[in-house]
Amino acid sequence: MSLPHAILTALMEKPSSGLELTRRFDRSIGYFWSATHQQIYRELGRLEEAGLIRALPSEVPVRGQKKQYEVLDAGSAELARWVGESQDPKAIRDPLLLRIRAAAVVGPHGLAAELRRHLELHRRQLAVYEAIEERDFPPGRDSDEDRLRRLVLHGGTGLETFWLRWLEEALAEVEDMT
Amino acid sequence: MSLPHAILTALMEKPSSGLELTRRFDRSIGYFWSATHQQIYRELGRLEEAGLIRALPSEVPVRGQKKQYEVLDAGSAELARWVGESQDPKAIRDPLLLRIRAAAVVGPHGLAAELRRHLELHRRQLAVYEAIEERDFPPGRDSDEDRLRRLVLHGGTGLETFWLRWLEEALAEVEDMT
DNA sequence: GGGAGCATGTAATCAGTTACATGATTTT
DNA sequence: AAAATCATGTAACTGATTACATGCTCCC
Repeated sequence: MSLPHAILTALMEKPSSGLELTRRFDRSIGYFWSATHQQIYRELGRLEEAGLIRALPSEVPVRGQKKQYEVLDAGSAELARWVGESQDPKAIRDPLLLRIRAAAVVGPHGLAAELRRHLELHRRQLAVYEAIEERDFPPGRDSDEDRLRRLVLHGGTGLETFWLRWLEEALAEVEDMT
Repeated sequence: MSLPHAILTALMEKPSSGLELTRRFDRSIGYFWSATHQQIYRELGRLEEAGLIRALPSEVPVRGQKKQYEVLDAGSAELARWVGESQDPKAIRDPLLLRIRAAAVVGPHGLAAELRRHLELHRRQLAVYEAIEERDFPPGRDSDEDRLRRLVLHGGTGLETFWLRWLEEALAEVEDMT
């Protein structure tokens, strides 16, 4: 149940409408927890129902009109509770690793090209994270909030870096076979 | 659509019944693509329906009786096709990273303990992978199949190692705040 | 023959995805 | 006023998870 908490976090950072949230997910929180606008609208409805957020009353809540949401105290409390909750890490679930394993039984035909493609995609994603780091976290004194956000970003760069190294190794192995 | 291919791979490695597959998923393929027995039975039904696998006719197919499945040529061909298919890597989707981000807005209360717990879990998982490596891939001349399977395992150890390092960094940051 | 556990399966629910619908606003 | 696009939403479907049901085998 991470999506509601992702939305609460985004709304605490800045009250927003559904579409604004969708945009922000696309370029920020979504790097670690993606969501489509349909998911977001549905979840906003549930969160409002549950009394964790409310629509700002300023605007008329008609279809096609912007509706701004803000987090209520109950929502903020729920988020704080969730931060310290005990949740086991999810097991790895990666189709590419699975495909390598399949390649071990049916042969690695077509795999090298796919590995090269992934390599390029991960290079790009790493560049995206590094650009954000440079833009949002210039060297200097950080607040606690900034240190935590930088830590998240550093998780992203670390993961991409890992995949780059592993893909290079994998490509070398596969090219050596064919 | 990875589960059917995970099952095809497992069945090509060794024809099995539903429960045997479940067991093997728990200690081998499942490290990279987990599945419950309900998923597996349902998928076996679909794969048989689609003509990619068949139940070995030796046993009577009654409820409560073992039913062994084997992969047909169509299944093997489908698996080979899938290996070279173009599939974008999934975006990162990690609740822990999300929680750190939430901690930046509501405070890191309870987070340090959770990070320590995750550290311990990842240490254990890494130990599991290393034990498998030692048992199944002793140093020496490897066949192509072994090299590919070792590569998959190396993905697992690499990921766990990454998380260990990142968690240590995260813990140092969080402990420095409280 | 009664209970433990093995083996296969059904049903309900839920999160996520894809396709589509509709009202409002802006642009030409 | 027509077209584009912004903004919110509904509906249908798929994959994964949880809970439960049922038949078989083995062992005391």
